[in-house]
Amino acid sequence: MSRRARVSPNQILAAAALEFAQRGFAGARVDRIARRARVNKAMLYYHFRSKQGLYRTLLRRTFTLAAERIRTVAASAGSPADKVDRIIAELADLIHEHAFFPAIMLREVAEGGAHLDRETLLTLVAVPREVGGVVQEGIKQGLFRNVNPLFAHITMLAPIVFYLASGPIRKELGALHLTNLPLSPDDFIHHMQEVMRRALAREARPRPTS
Amino acid sequence: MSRRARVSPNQILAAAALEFAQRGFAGARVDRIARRARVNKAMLYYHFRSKQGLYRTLLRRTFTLAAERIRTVAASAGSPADKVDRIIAELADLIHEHAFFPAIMLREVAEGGAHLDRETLLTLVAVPREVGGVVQEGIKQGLFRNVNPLFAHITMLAPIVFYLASGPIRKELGALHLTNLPLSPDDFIHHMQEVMRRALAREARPRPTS
DNA sequence: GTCTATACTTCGATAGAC
DNA sequence: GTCTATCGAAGTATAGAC
Repeated sequence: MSRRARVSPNQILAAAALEFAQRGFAGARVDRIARRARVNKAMLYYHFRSKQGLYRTLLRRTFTLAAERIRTVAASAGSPADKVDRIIAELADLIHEHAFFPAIMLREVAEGGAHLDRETLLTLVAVPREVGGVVQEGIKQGLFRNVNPLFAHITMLAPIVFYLASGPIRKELGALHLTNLPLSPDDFIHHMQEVMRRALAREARPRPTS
Repeated sequence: MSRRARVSPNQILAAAALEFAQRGFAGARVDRIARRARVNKAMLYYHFRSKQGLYRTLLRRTFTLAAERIRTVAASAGSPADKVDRIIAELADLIHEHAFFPAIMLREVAEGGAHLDRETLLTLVAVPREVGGVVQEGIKQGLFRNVNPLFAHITMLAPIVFYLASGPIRKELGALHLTNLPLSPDDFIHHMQEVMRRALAREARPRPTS
């Protein structure tokens, strides 16, 4: 009765995420993706037209998911400061659920978006747009200082991506006794929440009354 | 009289920096590096043993240079807050002089240090060590809050690298009318100096006297 | 040290049977 | 939809003359 389950494109995408994150577009091997997904290579080409087609599909999904989750926070109730806090936590959750996120993002930035078509770029900009919206909301309400929204976005996103992507290299350094013990990702997230509270606050240091 | 100048390995390294930054280790083509350096491909293999040998030589040079420049600032006179300011400016200068820095760093983090041998890793950790030292100095003197030095280092380094590496992709987004005009790198550096002052300050927001 | 020509390998992609 | 076998391009590396 139970026939073998149909091969789902999702299996392939999951395997591709690992491979592309670990090796980048050029370093990724289609054979390895097929093997990890337990699919025949021809099957992979049947579902996605090419290596590039597979890559773009993966990135579109990834960015779309991230943008949706951030949008949900941005559109929710609460003060702008509160939303920034929750956006940071949401990013951490996203990365926790999809460990391949940070490496893919770092690579795409380094690559200058070489493999991205217009549609994929569109899904990509949705994230900074959402975050920027929250920052502007805070400025308008007089709660944040007049900071550039894109700057604020990069200030919060980059360290999180960087720290969580650098887990492997920190682990290797630890193994060679070149550095201290790694700290928990949670600690870093709390750190970034504190940093952003301070970075955005209207007045960080009350001016002396002279 | 004037015979053709001897091919210097430096020409090759400069070309390799561009190629590796743009395409990553796997995506880089030895032919292209040779052509950009105006050297024969065999010449390249004569000076460096292999593609990997060339890559490692480049990274060692890069990290060593960065660590030396940061060390100079860290060892200079001045308050810790002042040094943090100048380290940020120094990083910006380094990147301005060597545009390939950010992409290479992002890629190595994403790669998990896959192409790095022990010696190269040693030169790599020198940078966080120097920055961490300055932060600890500030904490000891009661000028900074008790922040984790590695966290502080990543908080300042990641956005700079990220912003300066994302120039091409922001430019592309601008061309597609998907985003606003790009801002000057200088503005971003000033932004990060302000952010780090706030992030490290002993007391950012005076507690209400209840 | 420098160059040309080429050996050898890997990999993306497809043809064609079922 | 699924699989096996294989083609053809691209790429690292080297042999060997100068």
